[in-house]
Amino acid sequence: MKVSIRKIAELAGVSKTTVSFVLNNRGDEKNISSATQEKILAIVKDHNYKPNQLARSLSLGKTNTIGFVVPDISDPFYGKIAKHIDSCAEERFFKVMIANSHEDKNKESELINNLISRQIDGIILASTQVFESNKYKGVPLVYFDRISPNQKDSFIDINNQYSTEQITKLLIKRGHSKIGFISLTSYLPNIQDRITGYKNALIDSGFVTDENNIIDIDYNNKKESVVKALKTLLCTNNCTGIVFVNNVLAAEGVWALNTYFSELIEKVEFACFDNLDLFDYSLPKVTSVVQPIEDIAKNCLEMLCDQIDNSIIHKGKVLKTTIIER
Amino acid sequence: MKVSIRKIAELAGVSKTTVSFVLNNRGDEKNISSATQEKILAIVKDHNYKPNQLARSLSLGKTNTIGFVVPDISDPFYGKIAKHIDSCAEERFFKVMIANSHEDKNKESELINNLISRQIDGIILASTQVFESNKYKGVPLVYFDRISPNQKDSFIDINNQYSTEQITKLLIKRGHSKIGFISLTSYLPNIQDRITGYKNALIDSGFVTDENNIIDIDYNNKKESVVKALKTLLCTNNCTGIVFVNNVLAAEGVWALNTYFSELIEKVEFACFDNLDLFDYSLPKVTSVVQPIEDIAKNCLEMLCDQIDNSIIHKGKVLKTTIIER
DNA sequence: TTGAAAGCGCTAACAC
DNA sequence: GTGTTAGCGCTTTCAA
Repeated sequence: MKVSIRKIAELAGVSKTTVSFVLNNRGDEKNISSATQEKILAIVKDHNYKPNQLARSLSLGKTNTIGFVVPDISDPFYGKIAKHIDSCAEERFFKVMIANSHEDKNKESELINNLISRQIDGIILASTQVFESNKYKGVPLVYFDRISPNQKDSFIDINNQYSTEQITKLLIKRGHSKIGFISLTSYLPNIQDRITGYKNALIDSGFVTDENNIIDIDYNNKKESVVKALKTLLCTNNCTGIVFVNNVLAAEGVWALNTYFSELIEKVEFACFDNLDLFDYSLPKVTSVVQPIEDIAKNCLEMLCDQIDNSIIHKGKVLKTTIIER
Repeated sequence: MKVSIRKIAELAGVSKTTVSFVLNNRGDEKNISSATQEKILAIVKDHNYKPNQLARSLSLGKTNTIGFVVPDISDPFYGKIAKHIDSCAEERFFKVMIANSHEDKNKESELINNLISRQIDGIILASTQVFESNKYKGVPLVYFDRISPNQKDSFIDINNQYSTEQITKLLIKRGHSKIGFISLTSYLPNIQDRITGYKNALIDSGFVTDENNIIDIDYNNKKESVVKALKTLLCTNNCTGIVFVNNVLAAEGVWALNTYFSELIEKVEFACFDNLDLFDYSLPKVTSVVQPIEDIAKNCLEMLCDQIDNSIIHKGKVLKTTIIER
């Protein structure tokens, strides 16, 4: 039923070769008469013929497709990165295949192997398994967001530690001397770096760090867990500034403060990693770190293309965040 | 460099056929000795051999891949649908290729043609061009979210009109007699249906509809535009209830009210289409319509698979929303 | 200017 | 039980 290049060739009374040349814009280069070219193109259009990319890729050994593997595509952060990767890829005539690991290490391997067996040209990966070295030797690969502490392969990172240090210092500058940190039970290096940044800010400013002021949240039970943490930090430990390890927890914090500790709203200030529009019109004030999403996407793709096209393997690059002070 | 099935066959001292059968779990069926099977599998593992899916698909005429085309993958709504589609697809051994049309009609066609030329087995589409009939005859296709009013192909929809009618009536029940509608300049049928729902609610309750109470927002200038609309509706037209055509505009409304009309917060109530977590802890109260995201995803995939596997083309299905009253 | 033919890696009907 | 071979649809070298 479906038309193939052979059929087009037959109809045009030429060989497959000729059709192939014309279709790949090499007609002139190959000195194919414009009459023949036009005839072929007309027939192609007439039959709405679309070359089979599978066959083409098989023959060329190139799919012009890259894989984009993330823990959760419904997370707006990854969604936005995906969107920009897609835009950048388009300019370079690449298609993007997005794969969702659902934060599952085994699923991630499976997905990557699948992408590889589909002959994708490269991979951009936010990995769930940051402590394993690259198991996929031979495939161009760029890591982002979840970077192993001693990453040996290409990556695009941001300075988690420094940024968190900055927002903590902003709270200090505003007069807060007791500052708590609401964190996650997580092995992820970016989370660990944020904790370090918080601590460094305190130490740098001549305060002592107190482990009682750092509370891990049970992510499966965020809401209650944040309320409890705030109660400890604000009521028992007398903190007036709170740094949250991410925006989701900070949003919970805003809710908890309004719901259970509204008498403290004027006294307390928040800071957190990653912004949310909601912070524009919420009390208490939430100062936040903004990741350069577009830049991250752009750099990932550039680095990957350098590997694919020129076999140049850059080491890694750390991008700058910005801070919205509120 | 890369190992192929031929190489495996050579190493095992058998033919490609035998290897192929073993790899596709048809070894027993084909009565291949377990000794041979084990030997082959060992070599495969040893060389970390992964069959080239391109060649496989070319040969089989099936890619086990479906395309998922949306206007904006960074929109959490589409992100969540994508995630669930992906989960459902996995159970059926399908991979999903996500494509972003960036709300561009031409780009959308291009993407779909590309997917087709990559021989994907079917497409799930939220289209930017709802008024054109299916141009992609022959390819299994299911529409969602953006449905043409006289859609002839498979689709999964929700009842935009009825849901909006319900939330409007909730505001009426709470004692609001003057209710405004903040909408979008959009040709999209789902938007038009929401407007109709709002009007029906008023008429049903014995009120007259007043076109002055329906204001279109300039989406490129949301913030200011919403402030202006609220000013007209609340201050000039004396509305106390406002229905927003979607959650993004409602969020802007919450911000605007808090920022410019805070004296009205106690008197005014909002309702909108699509929920946001923020509405849990914002004032004024925002009653919202929740789309059954998981169900939408599940139904899209089931319908598509029925087309792919059994050539059964269901017409369309309208799913039920729920309402969060606040 | 154009075409024949080999090859990309895999499947499967058919033969032995 | 296993192998031969044609074929999936395209690219590209080499020959004419």
